[in-house]
Amino acid sequence: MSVRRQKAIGEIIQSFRKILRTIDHFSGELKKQYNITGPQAGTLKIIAQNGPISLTDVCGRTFRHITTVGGIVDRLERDGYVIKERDTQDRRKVLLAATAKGKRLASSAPFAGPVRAMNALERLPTKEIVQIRESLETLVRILGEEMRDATQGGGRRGGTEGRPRP
Amino acid sequence: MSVRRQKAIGEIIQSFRKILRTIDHFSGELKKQYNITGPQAGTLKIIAQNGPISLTDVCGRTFRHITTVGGIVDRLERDGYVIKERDTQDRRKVLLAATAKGKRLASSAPFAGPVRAMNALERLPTKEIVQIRESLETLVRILGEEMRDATQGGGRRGGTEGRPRP
DNA sequence: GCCGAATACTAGGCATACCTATTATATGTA
DNA sequence: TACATATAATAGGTATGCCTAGTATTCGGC
Repeated sequence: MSVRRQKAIGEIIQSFRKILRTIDHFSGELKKQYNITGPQAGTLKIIAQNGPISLTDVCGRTFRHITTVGGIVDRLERDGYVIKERDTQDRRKVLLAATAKGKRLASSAPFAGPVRAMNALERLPTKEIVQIRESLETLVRILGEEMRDATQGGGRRGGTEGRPRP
Repeated sequence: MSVRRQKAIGEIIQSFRKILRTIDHFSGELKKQYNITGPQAGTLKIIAQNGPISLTDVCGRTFRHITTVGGIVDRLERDGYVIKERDTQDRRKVLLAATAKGKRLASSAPFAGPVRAMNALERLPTKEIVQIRESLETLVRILGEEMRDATQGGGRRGGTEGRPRP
């Protein structure tokens, strides 16, 4: 493996870290003006837009563990953006809904890191966007295989790939 | 903005999340066999390879905040992989060195998420690696601008861009 | 040498994130 | 119906990660 190649790969990994941190922890404007974090904003938006929705369903729309989403939702509830209510049909479920305050916040744009990221991506030509997406999908697949190969051996509760899927 | 375009961008962001999680929190083999996390493994390797090294210098090799690295190092010390010692030249500094146990662990490969990620990236043709790297660098730059535009207003202690640079 | 600025690190706090384990409820089957 | 299984959510624990503040030490200018 050439040094050039190795260096390029290292830089790719660093770029990933920087990009995700930037997207996820974008909180300047957001935190100052609304006192809400990026993940909270994204989660609130999902809840506001998808009416009464269960935690598992919210979880299915993010790539986070259900307990992580649970924590985010707890803080949204604590701050008065979301209310919880037991589902009368299936009493295991807790239905989440945005309060008036939450809806107001969810509809006030510009909002959330991913939106900012989209604005940034917007500036790239479509051809490059498609190229990046394809490359990343390849990476996701290959990384997934690599990790699975390395992690094999742990039953990991059932057949799911270790990630929550509703 | 076309729907196709929007969808592609959303998928890119999801890919970022998946990839970084996979890289950073790769811990199957690592955690089971060595009882050490990915970030700890990477940090230990830096310390083991770069002799007595200050926290700031370790920090400069990762893209993490200095307090984050401090925490990781504390746990490495707690678990007997690293020892701290005041620099006699500059008594503000704390020099970090790997213990025998730490060195043993640091040299035992295969090791750490980034290494795994490299293995995965290895499978891609060089042309594609270069392409991805260039695309990501563009993204990093554009995202940085976008965020800076949105976050302007906070003096943010001095002229550094809010990120620790040794 | 003295004093202010800069630097290296530490302390405490909070959010994110994931894991294991547990509880409550629903569902499928004997 | 009874019981095992599956599902939804919660509780508790730990690590990562960043921030603000504070302390100790060094450095630069006077």
